[in-house]
Amino acid sequence: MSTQIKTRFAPSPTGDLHIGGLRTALFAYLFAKKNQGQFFLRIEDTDQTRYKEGSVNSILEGLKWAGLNHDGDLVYQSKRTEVYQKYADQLVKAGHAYHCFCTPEELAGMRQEQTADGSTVTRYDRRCLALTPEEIKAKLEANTPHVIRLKVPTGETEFTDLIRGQVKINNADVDDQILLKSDGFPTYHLANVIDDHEMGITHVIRAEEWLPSTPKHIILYQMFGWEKPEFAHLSMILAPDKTKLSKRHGATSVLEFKNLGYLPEAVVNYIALLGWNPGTEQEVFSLAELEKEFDLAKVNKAGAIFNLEKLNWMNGHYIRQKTIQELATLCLPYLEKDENIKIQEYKNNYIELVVGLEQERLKKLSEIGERTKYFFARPTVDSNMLVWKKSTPEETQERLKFLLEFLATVPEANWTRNTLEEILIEEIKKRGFGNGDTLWPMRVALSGEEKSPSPFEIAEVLGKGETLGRIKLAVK
RNA sequence: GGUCCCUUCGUCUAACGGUUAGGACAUCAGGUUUUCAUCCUGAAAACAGGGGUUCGAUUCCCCUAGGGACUACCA
Repeated sequence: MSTQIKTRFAPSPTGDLHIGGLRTALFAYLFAKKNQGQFFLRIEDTDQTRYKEGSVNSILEGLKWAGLNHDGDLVYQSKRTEVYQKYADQLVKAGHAYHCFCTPEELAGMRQEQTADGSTVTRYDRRCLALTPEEIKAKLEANTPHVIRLKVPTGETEFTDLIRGQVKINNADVDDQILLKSDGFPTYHLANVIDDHEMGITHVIRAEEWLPSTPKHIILYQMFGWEKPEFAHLSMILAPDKTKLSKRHGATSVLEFKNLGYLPEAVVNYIALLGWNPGTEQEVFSLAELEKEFDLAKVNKAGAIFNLEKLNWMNGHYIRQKTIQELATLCLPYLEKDENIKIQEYKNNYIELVVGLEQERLKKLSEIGERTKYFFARPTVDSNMLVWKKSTPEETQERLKFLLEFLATVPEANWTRNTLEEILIEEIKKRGFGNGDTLWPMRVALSGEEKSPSPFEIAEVLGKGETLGRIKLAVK
């Protein structure tokens, strides 16, 4: 028989959801979905001092944005302290853990002594393990602050990581980990093992940083007599300088990417490819496709550098896949935010036409305002810019006058990009003008920009009246 | 320092001992074109180093170097 696969994402609420966290969540999610399993979410808020207000919401919002819906209820570790205390006591009674009354100062002193002789390892020296039952009882009755430590057995701990293969660690290198802190809260190690067991997690998929402490967790499973889950440790996402991705490298928070105008499908697709290879040359995957194709065995061991260029390309790709209506809806918040644009004065179908013109140029939604500003206000046109590189000011003025006269004769019914292009090109040819010396000034007159969509497209969206108005201004 | 993990083009990666070492992004050069972008074509670009094993190593083993993680009453 096969048990149902269960994975979880277990962030601690100490800040926004980072891109690395999202990838960990994504892989855990994909592995569950691929195997018709379940994906849970657990908030590891056992450190009161590091708790950051609003971060749970940020995490939830980030996951929701990415489309990673979790099964079951959210689990908060802070609400389960009695459970952890109960299990910790159980370990003490069984002789697998012990009370430690050392103060932080004492521990600091101990470490100083240990390193004084040039030695570099600092490990708890188990001085409290020597306490007699009477001494322990007396201290406990006197309410002496204390912690509970894991009594790491001798020997070695070996396990198979789904990504890295066999990993073996000598228990002598494992410190007597604190399981329960003096404030009564558990440490990560204890709470994590207990919760994963109680939630029935079958596969622990987490970041590489946990690899060295996995023996502690395995020892705990053994001491509780629980079956241990499978482990898969994901390599890190690095910055271009190969150091840990952090604030100074730019955006790292998932919500920041959202605000910058990245599409969730692009971000998800991109980070899925960071460390996982599909085994084919396909690169573009929807979340649904990833759920079908994902394979932990094809996850790379090495850390991957986060390359914004490729994300940008992918974002542009997904932007081009949108319908104009979808894209306009996505862009609207950015246009509304732009204080130079009085967006409420424009109709939806005008906005759609404008946005549609930039679809193939847009890399991020946030660029839309700057790129389309001349559709919402007449641009100031630099008269030097009006002159095509192979033309002269005199010729340019002549061409603009021609455009003004000729376009005035075009009936409204023909005022579409295709028809305008057709008849204008034909007329230019007939008169012996060049495309460049005519069309460049027309485009600049309408947009005020060096780079923009074609003059026909702009003219169509602007309408006949406005187009003629702008050309008239340019002639002057 | 110790323990553990990792190492193919600039970047993400493919290759299950025998390939002109493939693809994508980025770069460069062309094409289309009034500009930009899109699109199309092409180019340049990598097996960290040294030993083995083998008829043959990018691929298997060892060593070195480099990078990273961990080494808290943080997760």
